[in-house]
Amino acid sequence: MLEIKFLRQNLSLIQKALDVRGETVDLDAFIKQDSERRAILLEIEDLRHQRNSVSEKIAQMKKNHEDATSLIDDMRSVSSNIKNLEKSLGASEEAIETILMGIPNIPHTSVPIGRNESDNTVVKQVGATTAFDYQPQAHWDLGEKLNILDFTRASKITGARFPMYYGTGAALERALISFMLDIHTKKHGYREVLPPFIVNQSAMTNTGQLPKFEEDLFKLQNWDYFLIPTAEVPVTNIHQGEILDAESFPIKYTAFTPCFRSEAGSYGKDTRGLIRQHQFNKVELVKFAHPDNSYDELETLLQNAERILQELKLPYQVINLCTGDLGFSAAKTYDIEVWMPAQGAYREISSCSNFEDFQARRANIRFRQKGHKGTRLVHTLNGSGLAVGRTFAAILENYQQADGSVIIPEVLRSYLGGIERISP
RNA sequence: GGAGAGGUGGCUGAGUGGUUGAAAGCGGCGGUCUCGAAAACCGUUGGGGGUUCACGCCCUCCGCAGGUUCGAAUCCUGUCCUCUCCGCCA
Repeated sequence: MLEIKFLRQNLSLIQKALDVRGETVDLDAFIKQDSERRAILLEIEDLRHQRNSVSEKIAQMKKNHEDATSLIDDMRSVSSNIKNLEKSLGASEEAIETILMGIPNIPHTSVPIGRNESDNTVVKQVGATTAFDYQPQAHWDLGEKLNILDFTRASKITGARFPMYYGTGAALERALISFMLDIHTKKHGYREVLPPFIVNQSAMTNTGQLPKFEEDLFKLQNWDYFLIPTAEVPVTNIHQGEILDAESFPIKYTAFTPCFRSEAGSYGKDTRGLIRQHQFNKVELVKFAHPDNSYDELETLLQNAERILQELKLPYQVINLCTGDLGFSAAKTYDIEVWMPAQGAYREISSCSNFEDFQARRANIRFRQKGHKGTRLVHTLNGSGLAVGRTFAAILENYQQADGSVIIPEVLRSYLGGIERISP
């Protein structure tokens, strides 16, 4: 959410931001509602002031045992007047809230202008793409032949787009989670947190999933609760409503959680394998940062996520998302894409974003700084570090051998009892 | 699931219808003292909004949402959360 005052004073800037994002919002309706609201407010505050001062007078008169009935009668009508105006005010505020909630964040100046993903820019490529002297197999074929993945039976249990792992496959997924958490906690200084996987409506609203993207979520029946689509939601909400100390910045959390996404509108896309599932595991990185250096924090967050791929020796590239591809709440996003040999393409495995104060305003997360008056909104950032299922898939495809076996990356072996290879 | 207690400012904690935005203490900030620091003492210290060029003025906020009243932190209803006891349970 943007600040209402900022919106009022920077309409053309907001309009420009909407244009480069390819979004349309009725800003004229906002202007109209906003001036209407302020007119009502003026009237209400005047009446309230009157009520306050007369009430004080009534109190005095009662103390002196004087008759105040005529004043009380006057106030009766003032009060009912206020009550009516408050109704219109409420309606007006609601209308403004709705508009405000539908306005995306303003892209940072370093975000390339573009219409869609084809306008994203490649920041860098790391590692040569894996070479094969045969046509490399897709991870779903490898996984089923190795008897470590079973999408067929998973679909009996639930339905399409749910993964099931067996044996060394299940252990590999678990090893990846531990490995990622260990790197981030021990090498990068993040604090591990294991949050709830189900959250309420306000948590979802604070991080921006609601009200606009409810169709992407799984909602519990008879509860106002949702399955989390990412650990970003519960972890960012850890500090909702709090006033933090600037000395504590940056606050860094890492969390493993499963993630649940309805993937509405993606029917027919990535139907096979681990790339697009309704349920997947992810290790998330979340930072609360000082506004003055949140973009430096974004760079290190990105490096922290990249580190995992470097340790696993997987080739990848980093993308700067253009304005048209940027998520609703983000001001800037780097995607990390891992090389998938069977597809001959880089596929997203991490998304690292700075939300500036967009989420903090909704979640009311502020900080106080020594020597400064009042409070300011913090900047929130997060990134995948990494999507575990996609990392699993990338390992299978990049580490596959001609005989159908898969070598275990060295850094993972200690997590798997020293085994070096998964064979059929 | 049953019974009870409670939710007040950064924190602890007073306050049951009329200068209570809220006592007191702690913490924070500024100062006196000191070579410096500590202690002591003095002063100061919430958020949001409207309006104004500005000084300022005003409104609002005591978990949240309603209600009663001329007037509510204080009374009533609902709701959420926390705690205690009982029951059930991984």
